[in-house]
Amino acid sequence: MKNYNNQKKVLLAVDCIIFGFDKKNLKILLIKRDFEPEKGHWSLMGGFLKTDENLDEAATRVLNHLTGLDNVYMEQLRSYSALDRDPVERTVSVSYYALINIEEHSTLNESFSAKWFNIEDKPDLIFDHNLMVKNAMSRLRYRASTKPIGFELLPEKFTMKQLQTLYEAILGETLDKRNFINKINGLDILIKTEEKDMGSSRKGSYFYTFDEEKYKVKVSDGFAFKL
Amino acid sequence: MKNYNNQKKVLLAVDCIIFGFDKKNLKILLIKRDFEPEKGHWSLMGGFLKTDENLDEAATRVLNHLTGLDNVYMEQLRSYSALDRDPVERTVSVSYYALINIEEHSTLNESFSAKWFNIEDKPDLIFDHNLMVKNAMSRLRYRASTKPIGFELLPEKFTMKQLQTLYEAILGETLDKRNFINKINGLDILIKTEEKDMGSSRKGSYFYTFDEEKYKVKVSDGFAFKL
DNA sequence: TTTATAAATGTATTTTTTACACTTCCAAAT
DNA sequence: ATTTGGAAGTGTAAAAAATACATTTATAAA
Repeated sequence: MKNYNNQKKVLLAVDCIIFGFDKKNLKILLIKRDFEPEKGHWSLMGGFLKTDENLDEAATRVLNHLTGLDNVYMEQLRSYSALDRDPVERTVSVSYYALINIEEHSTLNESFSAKWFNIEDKPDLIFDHNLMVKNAMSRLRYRASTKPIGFELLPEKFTMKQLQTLYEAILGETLDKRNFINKINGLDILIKTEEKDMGSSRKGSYFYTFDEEKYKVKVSDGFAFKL
Repeated sequence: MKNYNNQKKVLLAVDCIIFGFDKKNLKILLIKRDFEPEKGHWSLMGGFLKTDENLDEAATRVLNHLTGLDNVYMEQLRSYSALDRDPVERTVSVSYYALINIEEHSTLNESFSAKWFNIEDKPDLIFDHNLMVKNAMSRLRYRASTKPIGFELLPEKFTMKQLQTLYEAILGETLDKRNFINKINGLDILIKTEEKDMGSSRKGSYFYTFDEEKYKVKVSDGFAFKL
């Protein structure tokens, strides 16, 4: 048998839930659809799978096309396959979420009319994209409490306050400052720099960086990140 | 626009990781492939997505075709899309896992030469099916400790010992009997029947059933299953 | 009636999580 | 030079959860 004859093929797309953090709020990057149907409505950035790429590559390409970024943390979520999910044509879509450091992308590709929204102020999205975002949030919450992915959303140097604010935004709950810092310090995977952020207070607060090497060594010794 | 022209379609398949439990071991149901390539090798049960069904329906159909079972617990896992994953033709596959009560399926569809394997004795599988099984195991472990899905693998009535053995098989670790029973009883979602299983000892051990109604009420009151 | 075997049961200890308040530092204002 | 305001930084006691652990009980078979 040279191929699977008589089997029907289907359009396969990827849709990206792009998360960012502006030191205050968890954000999501959306684009304004400029063609019918649903023209003018907000949507996730997406694209079709090409024959010479796998899904990870398609998601990476689509993300790069909008943001210009490479080497972004992405993770596949799941497939959406309701028969009528896309009114134009039967399309199965695989969702991915991306975590990007907002400061890093200089300019968004203008042609998509993209805009960052606070996750709480997200507009209603087309098709099943609202569901995709909801599911992505729940995966992000889980992942953030078992893997040190939060740092993907922060600049290289960050303060404890920023880190706590980020986790509060992801988990959707307020955390006790002392308990949070004690827990983080207990993990022993951050480096305290000499530098201070003088923007937030007279006293200033120390910048930290994530010690990825140390983390990897600890993991290989059986350490499991847990927040 | 009536459809997305110029976009290439792709074959989309589902593959099922079918778990069972025979009161002793966690098992997986595999089929023997009877056509080239890889003829004679073991494989997951799978099938192609049809144009008039979504992925859940495809997975349900495929499972039913092999086992004759309906109303089986299934959960979508993830997509596999490596360009050369299927040597016959480019195919993207979405994996699902199913939890079935082994006693329930009277007869397997003979035409697939299906066989139950202890999960530890699983043979090498075709394509990327080994990876699919590995990922399914890890999802099963997570799910089993946060949702009461273990009962899907057990008969209506089961003993505490059987339940513990099941969880040990899923989690891959031995558990302390008293702590296990205390924890389960603490959840307060089982009904202790009057009946005893006399097969395992002179004394006999009580049968329990899962109180799904009570569980649902508790969940709606904010209760979260956690083992 | 003795014996063998799995079933059933509770508590003390350790670990983890939570709750909670005062002092320090420094720029800006006086 | 001194005061002031505001966020940064820090530790401990109490509560809750997880763990370790050993004896008695019920029954069929010998």
